Amino acid sequence: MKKTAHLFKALSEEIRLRILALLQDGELCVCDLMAVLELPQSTVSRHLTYLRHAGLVEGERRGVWMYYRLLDSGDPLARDLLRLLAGHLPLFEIIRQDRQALADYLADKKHNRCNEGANR
Amino acid sequence: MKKTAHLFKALSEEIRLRILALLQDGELCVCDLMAVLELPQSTVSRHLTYLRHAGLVEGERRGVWMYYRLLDSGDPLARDLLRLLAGHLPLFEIIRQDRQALADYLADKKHNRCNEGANR
DNA sequence: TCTTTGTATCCGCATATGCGGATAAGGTCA
DNA sequence: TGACCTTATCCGCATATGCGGATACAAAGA
Repeated sequence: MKKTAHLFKALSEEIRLRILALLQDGELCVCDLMAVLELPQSTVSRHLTYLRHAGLVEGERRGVWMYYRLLDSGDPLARDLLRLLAGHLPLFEIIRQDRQALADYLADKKHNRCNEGANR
Repeated sequence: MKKTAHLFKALSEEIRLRILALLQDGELCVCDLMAVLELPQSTVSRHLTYLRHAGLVEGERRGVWMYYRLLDSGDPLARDLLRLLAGHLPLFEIIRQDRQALADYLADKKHNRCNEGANR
């Protein structure tokens, strides 16, 4: 029960909802999120840790990078919530803007310092 | 978007989840909830106000009493969340205990000081 | 009007959480 | 190993939220 309350608390911050929305398009590493959300690294990392503890995302280290993705194998409530958010979040203007910013960022190879496909 | 975050914050406290579960069986007044949850009046009232501001419940005054019920006509996300909770909350032991306590309380007419059917 | 009952709000205090710079830790490559 | 990059955690501070007794407000009846 406390776990459930904690799950909702994880969803009760706008930044975390924006992160979840960005991850709906696929996994991202911390520096991708830093670039798109224009937030300091410690802030992004902290929120990702929060989401991970709530069972909403999982992280995988690949080389120097930590890739985060939505965790569909969580408990049933978490899974239902992620499904619900997938339907509702895209209706918000700021979410659409974030997705556009992500698309622009990914399209510009100069920025891809932390994507395995670039400069290395 | 901030409204959405606020909605989740309203669901991020165990007591508020318990209140919502009790209201799934029908409307209740503040003193009913005080009795079942064994919490002081100011605490119950404060949480109900929180839930009302989040658009999850509505209150109606009938005489001296304020009856609260789930608000199904809220925004789509709130409605979906209430539906989700209706399926998940009954799985928790404490919710079942609360519902039993409510049933006991309602069955005992001596306690019905704040129900219109009793002593008046 | 006065009293009683039920509810909402106020108050001071305690705790939880967020922030972002600073620092530590993990990983890669030369 | 040492330099460098990415990420996690620490730190002090600010704000948000919860608590529950005390008080104010609202409604009904004498």
